[in-house]
Amino acid sequence: MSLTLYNTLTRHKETFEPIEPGKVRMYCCGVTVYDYCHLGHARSYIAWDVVCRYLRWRGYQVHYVQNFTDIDDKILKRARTEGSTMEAVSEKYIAAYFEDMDRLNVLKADEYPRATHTLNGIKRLIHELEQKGVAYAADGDVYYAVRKFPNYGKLSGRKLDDMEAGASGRVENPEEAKKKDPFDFALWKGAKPDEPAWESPWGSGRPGWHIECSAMVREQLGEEIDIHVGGADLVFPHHENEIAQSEAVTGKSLSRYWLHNGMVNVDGEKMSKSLGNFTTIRQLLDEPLEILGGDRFHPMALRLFVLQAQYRKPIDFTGEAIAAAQNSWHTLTEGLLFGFEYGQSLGWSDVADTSFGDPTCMRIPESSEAVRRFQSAMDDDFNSPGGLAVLFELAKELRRAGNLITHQGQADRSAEDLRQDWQILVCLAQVLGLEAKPEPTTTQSEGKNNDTAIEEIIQARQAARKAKNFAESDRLRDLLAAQGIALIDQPDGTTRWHRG
RNA sequence: GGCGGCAUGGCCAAGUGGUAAGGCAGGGGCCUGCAAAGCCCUUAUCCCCAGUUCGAAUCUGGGUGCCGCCUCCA
Repeated sequence: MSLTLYNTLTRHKETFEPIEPGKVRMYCCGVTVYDYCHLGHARSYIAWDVVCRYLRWRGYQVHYVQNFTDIDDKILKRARTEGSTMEAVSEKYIAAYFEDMDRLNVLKADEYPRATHTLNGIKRLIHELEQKGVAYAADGDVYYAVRKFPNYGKLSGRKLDDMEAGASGRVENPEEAKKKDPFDFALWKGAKPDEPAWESPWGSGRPGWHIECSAMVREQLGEEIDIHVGGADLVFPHHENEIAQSEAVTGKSLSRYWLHNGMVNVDGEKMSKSLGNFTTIRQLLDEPLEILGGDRFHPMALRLFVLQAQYRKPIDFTGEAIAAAQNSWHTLTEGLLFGFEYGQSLGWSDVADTSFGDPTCMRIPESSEAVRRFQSAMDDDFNSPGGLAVLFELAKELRRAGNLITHQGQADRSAEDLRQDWQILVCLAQVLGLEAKPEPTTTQSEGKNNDTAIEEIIQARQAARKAKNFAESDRLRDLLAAQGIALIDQPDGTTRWHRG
């Protein structure tokens, strides 16, 4: 079976074949660090995290690079309003980015290059573009001449002439006046007063936005990479421009596959900074929510919410969706914690090991139906909803078995079967970055002391039931329920109980 | 106006030629003094029209609706 993925470049699903067998070079356009990340960012980076995890699970050696844009007008604006510096603003939001992504269990990329650390590469690239005759200097700025690059538009599928005809409401400003063509874009911007600037052959200034990615890809991964990813809103002009910059210099294809994630919508409209309809990740996770009865939204539930849609489709962010995801996560959690909850009573031999429950130490049968179905879904352009269906089936079956153990004393399947299902669930969930940690167990001693008292109450209740004094019986049930003790009357007349 | 994408049950979402996965949310029943758990049953001719085919949610043509990009944007 082979992995297929939808390539924006060709608008088709294609079989994945890396340039170098077994190895994947992957680049992701990261954030411009001038504010906290919102759900759109969360969606994007969770999606690519899963792509990365899945490729590794499939045996590829992945080199994953994601940048930070730390030179930008919006950062400067922020610095001004905060009486701070561009550097300080960047550092603050880079740290915040990592905090947020850690909570969402997004793995670290291998490298995080920054524009401010890539100035030499950027200047070298601009110089080479000038030599190739596709860039021109204009009064301190340097622009890319899009008409000089015959393939311009190949990614986004647009033609310059068509766009020009329909371009609406283009505001005239001094920068526009310097351009030979309205679609030319800045590679280098001449310094303005009170702005950070770097020396260059074209005078003091700073790089344009698109050029940094071309330079960083080249520095970190080389002239040709396997997969380039980012939000669908980056297709044009950002990725189109990246292709123009890189390919004009190298003459090689920048990336074999271009993957783009769908947008997060609110009330059917794209969530974005400019529309002001965004919710930040930390806002969503930190605030008690009415729709959840005052509970907080679990970070893994957010992850689940994202993965319940295929990465290319838009997702609608609604209260109902939050509640559904939270409930779904609860179901999945019960399955994921099964081993911790019941492994001991099932007589599993390794429950006391420190590595117990660690998916990296588990061996699961690749030929099993569940693994096969999971892989076949994910092989189809990372169809995570299909993969999740497998996880839910396993989780629900384990929950059923767990309930039987709690309520009837034993499950109807062998300890070995259950062990295997649990391990498959934990491992596959890990591929999607979904993890449940067991709660720290309530102190054993505290529990033990109460046990005899509880038993006595149960005895009293038994007596009441025998005497058909159900009012008293129910009173005692409620009494214990108030302490978190649940009673289960068995068909044979005995009563089991458990906490929680 | 140009380019692209999407349209499956109350909500979300798989399924790309053989008579509709999964999740969430509901309903009914069995069992139980009550309860818990378990078990059983239960909600779709897949936007509309026409066509291809023995057979289509799945292919073709047309229509309608929604969304994204064309300006910073994940």
